Amino acid sequence: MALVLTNTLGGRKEPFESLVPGEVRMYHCGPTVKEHLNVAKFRSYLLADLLRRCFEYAGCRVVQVMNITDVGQLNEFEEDIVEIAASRTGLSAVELVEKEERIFHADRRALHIRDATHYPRAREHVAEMIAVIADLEKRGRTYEAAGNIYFDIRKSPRFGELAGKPAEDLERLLAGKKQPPGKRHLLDIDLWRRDVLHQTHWPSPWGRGFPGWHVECVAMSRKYLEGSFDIHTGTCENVFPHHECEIAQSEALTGKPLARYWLHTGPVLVDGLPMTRDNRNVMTARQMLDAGFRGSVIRAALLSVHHREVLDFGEAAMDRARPRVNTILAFHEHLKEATTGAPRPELRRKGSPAPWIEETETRFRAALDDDLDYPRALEAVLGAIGKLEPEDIGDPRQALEALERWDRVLGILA
RNA sequence: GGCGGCAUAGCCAAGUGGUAAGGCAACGGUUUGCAAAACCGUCAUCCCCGGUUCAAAUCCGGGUGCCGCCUCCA
Repeated sequence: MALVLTNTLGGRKEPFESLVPGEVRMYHCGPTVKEHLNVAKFRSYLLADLLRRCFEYAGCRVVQVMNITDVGQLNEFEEDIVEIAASRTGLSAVELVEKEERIFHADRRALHIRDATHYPRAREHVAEMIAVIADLEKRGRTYEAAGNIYFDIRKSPRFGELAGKPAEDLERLLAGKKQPPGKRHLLDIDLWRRDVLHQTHWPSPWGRGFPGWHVECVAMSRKYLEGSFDIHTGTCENVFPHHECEIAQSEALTGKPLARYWLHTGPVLVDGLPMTRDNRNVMTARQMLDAGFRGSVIRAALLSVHHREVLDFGEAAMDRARPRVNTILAFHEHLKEATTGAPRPELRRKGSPAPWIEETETRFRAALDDDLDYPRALEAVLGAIGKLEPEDIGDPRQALEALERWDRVLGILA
């Protein structure tokens, strides 16, 4: 495997090499289960799934951790975002996150996203988060102000490296923003918020309250991946502040790089417009499934351009993806029919695969090795099927085997 | 303002130094009782200007346009 990946940290393509030979360990930013997840989020989960499938295709062992955020966070008005969402539905915060977590798993299975190794829930890891904060405190990286605990960003000189922005730039941009009383520096990170007014709070050495925005992923990757791993993924919107803050905290803890490679999915538009609440064009996977679109078609549409590029999603994207999926399904059906019943004697002996299979395999692997180019890999298979004359198929069992092997990465059949 | 991405026909799009895939649409034709379908055919000096090279959509520099991010999102 000669895989090359574009690393957001540095912005270049780099040859991939895992920390432990033959094993790849990854952390994926997962859903906040307060509402149905939009397709941009699913795009990043599909990137995680694609990585996993590619590594397994290459024979590597894979460990995947995807967090489930089910702890209330505060918005700029000091309101708990989970509680706000819950209040609109008449459910309690806990009932809401349990329901939405079930929906998340159902939807991701519909898109043929395989089960990660671990789906840690933030709510069940508050003790680990408190341990992280205590550790940071012991190392002199925190301070207290008005009862809250903050991470002191000035002791992290590399802050801003992932986003490619010097810390001074970030500061300047935030200059106008309202700050909680006592917070020393604009970029300082919330670690523990003392608060008993909201539905969810826990006891801690700093009083009852709840953990800050970014400490959750730090604690969970530390627990399941021992603080240093191969690949961290998310959407482009996670780069700053979330991933930047994760790096600062984790590296303050271990002195080692948190992840060697950072991969992010590009922005999603809907019919040419940014998918935002203001544009009223947010599309969720649930909506699409309810509207009768097949999961495999939604999957193909979300993977129809390279993961770093802008994706223009919408009906047109679905219309383009549908015939591609159908081509794969129809060819698969055709091969299954050709291989059922008594094996024909002339096919019993396995020779070397038909030339088209080897050619396609080569193009398929080259595409994936080149920064996980799923569209090109799919095109290699579709192009081969399209040009194939019946007499060139060769042993249909070998063709079936090849198609199902490619689909272990493509995920259209399963 | 800072940082990043993209630019190939009416639309979608392949292309990773060697005379520009494919699909949709359109147009012409064959077939057809009409229509549809099917089949055949037609349809691009690759955003602009410079540079490197025997050779550039492809590499380099500059420009233009569009898009994204910059504390609701984890």
